[in-house]
Amino acid sequence: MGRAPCCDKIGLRKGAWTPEEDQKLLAYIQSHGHGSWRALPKQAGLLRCGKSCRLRWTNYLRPDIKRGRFSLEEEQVISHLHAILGNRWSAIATHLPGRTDNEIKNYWNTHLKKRMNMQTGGIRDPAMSTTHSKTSTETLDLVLDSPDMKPLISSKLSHMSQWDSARLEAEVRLSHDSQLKMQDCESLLGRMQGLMCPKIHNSLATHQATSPDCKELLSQRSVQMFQTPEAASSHLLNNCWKPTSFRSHEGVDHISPTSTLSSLEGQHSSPSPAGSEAHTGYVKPEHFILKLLLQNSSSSPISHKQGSGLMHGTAINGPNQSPWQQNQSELKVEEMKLLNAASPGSLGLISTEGQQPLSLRSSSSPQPTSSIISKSSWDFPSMGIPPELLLDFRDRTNTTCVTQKNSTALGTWSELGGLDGKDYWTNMLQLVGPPCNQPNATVPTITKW
DNA sequence: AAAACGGTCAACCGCGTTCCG
DNA sequence: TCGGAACGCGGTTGACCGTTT
Repeated sequence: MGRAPCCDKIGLRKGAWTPEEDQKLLAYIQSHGHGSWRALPKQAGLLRCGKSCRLRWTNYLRPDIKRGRFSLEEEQVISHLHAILGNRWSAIATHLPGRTDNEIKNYWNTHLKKRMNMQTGGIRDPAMSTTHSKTSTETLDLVLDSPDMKPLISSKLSHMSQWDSARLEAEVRLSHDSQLKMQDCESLLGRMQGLMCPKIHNSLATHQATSPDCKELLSQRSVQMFQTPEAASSHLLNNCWKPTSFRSHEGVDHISPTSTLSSLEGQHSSPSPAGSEAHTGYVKPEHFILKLLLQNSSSSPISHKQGSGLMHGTAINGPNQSPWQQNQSELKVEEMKLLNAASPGSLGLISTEGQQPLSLRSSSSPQPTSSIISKSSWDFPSMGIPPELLLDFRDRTNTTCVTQKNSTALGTWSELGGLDGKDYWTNMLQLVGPPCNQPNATVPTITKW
């Protein structure tokens, strides 16, 4: 667990770098490359630890570092990506050529975070309101004042932390910029939600949930047909999907650490949709979807470090989950419940009429070899969604997606300027997918649905 | 004039992950 | 397979500077 700081060695300098040190480091790397950072200081004649040299190089001396103020475009990228990725500064930095993670982190903490808090908290910065140039803040005002956005941000944020408010605002921005239509989001979310269900089932069953409510959920989930999302939501809320209804195998109630929906305010106790309206501002289906996609399109496991902002771990892991992952899966289940509780009716559900009850698969059992999804809408494999997840769905050709009846139909995908919205999602995945400095990396693509 | 305060940002610290012998 | 070294990341610190009181 950790180790002694490398700079504790006697005789090594700390603190600000002098021009002479910079020159030595620069000259050495330019002629030799950095190779091993640990060996570099000695070879370059520097009384610094390798770590300090690496930081100085990557954050300051590197020739491709971009200096100066962040542009509006860069601000927007940071805002968008932060809404999706959270404090994963290095990941964000890969999409801003010339900017370091440290620089972006500092900029967020000293500029953007503060600004967003002021906006979402209804407190206008006088300095901002007096400027006549169209700043990003003014642009944001237009977004926030638009008829489409007002319902989403309507004064229901008091329960959120400032941090979450900043996130909400970023998400509002993103959804506005994208012109993504709620109806389509919901339809899509319905698909993803349905995709998750088997694994939720598995997760619950794996941990032998003892709650009668959960047992009921397990018994009904695989056979019940919900005619309407309202009926489904009502059923879930009235029966099982309440924060206290799920306990881990340790007997501890779990609330997702990454969810911004607090279970402490009683909003989940009401089964009526009206009881959750206050949270529609936060539950942005497209972002939830995107977070799911992020989890599954990543070629490497998502960092387990705290504060990533993503929903950690994955509930749709393969069977070889570590205890930590299992715990995270439970948290994911909780997150799904909270989403449903917070926004009943807005989440579509996949009907399961005529399907066989779900069964658990162990790592040793042979994997079904059924064909791929015949009515494939998403190119799941290319997005890195594991085959074992798809298998749960492949047999279910009879699935239908029901969406929120009263959703606001504002248009169709074809009206969005992209083929079935493909461009939007492809762009988003490009943003959050392989970094731009890896030209050979494969970017997940989205096919029609 | 000077102390207090607040903002900025380079650098550090500690921890987790990856690499490699 | 294991353990140590190296690397990378995100949070935090502290020096510096401008503004306010």
